[in-house]
Amino acid sequence: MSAAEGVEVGAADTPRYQQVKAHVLGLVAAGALKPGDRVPSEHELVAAFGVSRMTANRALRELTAEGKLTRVAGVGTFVAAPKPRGAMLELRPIREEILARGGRHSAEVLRLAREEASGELAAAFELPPGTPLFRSEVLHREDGRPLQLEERWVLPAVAPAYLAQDYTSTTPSDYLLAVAPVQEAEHQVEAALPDARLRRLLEMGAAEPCLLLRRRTWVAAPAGPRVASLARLWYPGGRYALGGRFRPG
Amino acid sequence: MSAAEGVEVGAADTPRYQQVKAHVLGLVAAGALKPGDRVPSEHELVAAFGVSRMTANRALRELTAEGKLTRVAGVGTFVAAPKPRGAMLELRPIREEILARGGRHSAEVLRLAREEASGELAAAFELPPGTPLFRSEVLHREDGRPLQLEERWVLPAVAPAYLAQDYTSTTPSDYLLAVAPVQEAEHQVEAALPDARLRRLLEMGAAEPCLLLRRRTWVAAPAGPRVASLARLWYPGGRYALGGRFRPG
DNA sequence: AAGTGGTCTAGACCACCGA
DNA sequence: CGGTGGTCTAGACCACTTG
Repeated sequence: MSAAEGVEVGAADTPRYQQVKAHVLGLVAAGALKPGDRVPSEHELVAAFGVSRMTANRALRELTAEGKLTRVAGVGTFVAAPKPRGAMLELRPIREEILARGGRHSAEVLRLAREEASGELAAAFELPPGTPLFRSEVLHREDGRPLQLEERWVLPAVAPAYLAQDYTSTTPSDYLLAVAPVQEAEHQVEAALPDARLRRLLEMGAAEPCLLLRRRTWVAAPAGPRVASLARLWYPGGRYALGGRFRPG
Repeated sequence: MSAAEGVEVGAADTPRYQQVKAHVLGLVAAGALKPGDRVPSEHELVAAFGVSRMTANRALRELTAEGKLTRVAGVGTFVAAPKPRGAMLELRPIREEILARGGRHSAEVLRLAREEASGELAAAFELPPGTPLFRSEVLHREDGRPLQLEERWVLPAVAPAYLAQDYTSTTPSDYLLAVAPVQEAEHQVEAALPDARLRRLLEMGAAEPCLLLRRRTWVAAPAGPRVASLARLWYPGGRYALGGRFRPG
């Protein structure tokens, strides 16, 4: 029956549609099929594996949903062209990142207050100047060494109890994520020179630059998405690099 | 039959499984179901919509694959909890980015040669020192102003004709993407001070820091993934910020 | 025991494409 | 016309959880 028997890894109890998926992926990985090539039709897979057409269809449909194949009704199924996506950088929350590499995270709350949005801040929040905002300033340390100064402004409506939290045991990010699911986020990374206070807080050398990550997040609201929080995350440039690995396809 | 008739938008010829998906999503969007709540079982959807179980199953299975539901065999299907993913930063190729904002891209090839991998470089490529590599150095300008210095090393095996390309009309990234699909990529962003030559090339001010993006990419190979290219992308810190927007969920 | 999801079948009808 | 994918059905067997 199965033209592929003896080639596939012993199936045992893996679902048939998974076996079919693995077979097709194998053809591509082995170089037998290149982008643009036609892959076996549902009918051919039915004959080769002794499965029903629904099963072959599910295999090819899922591979298509995963972006690995493209299908054209009436024509056939083809190996998808690798997409030239923009590369992605994944940013992990500071606390999680420190703990992941076995470090000890500690935080010092430098400020926790209400303030009125002034010009630039109000513009970033898309609100009229003078609107009250919560503001926090927390210094994060890894094994005692300063690693990030987190300046943050939060819209009171989305986290009314923001100022009442203990940010030495949780982080502002974690708290916000818990109370208000983020709908959208905007990031910006730049290099900047620290002022005297920042250099002292981060225990930086004289001519050392900072990495500055700005972040705005939006939450859902009746009248459309609304800026919920704005953060400026300062890192010592010589001691830190934002990193990430990304697997295309 | 359909308990939902008159509530759903006129179906006409939209597939039944799509109608079922839309119905369930509608329950969540309308607030009738919250994260953790149980959604109608396949059996209930069969009764309500007059579809076969396979169709109801497909609807719920796809919503689960999309991360909107979670299923537990023997128990039920539930509205998924919003996941606290790490934030992502999407990086666009420099040329594409410039063109996207209506700028004019130009490039100057400063170096295009073969060289032998020395210690640090060899380590990054996971190859013995002395292995020959291709090296390019290209200065990218937006409307005549330097925006990025691209230093790049390439494994000759993955792009034998690398040195023969004209990088004023295409970019090294574009060429590499075309000849060797990237399997994996690693990024690192840091802030650094430029040396005299770099400051001159990027036309930077005296105490201005640089944003440095390091990137390594892997391609598939018979003996497993192998480092194909290493790049160091230098940006003037005062004039540039890596940016990105990210939509969770 | 009853309900759930996980999988599978052997048919079926349709629209579309290409020779 | 035959081949392709897109969809759908009415059953089925199974493993699992819950009462």
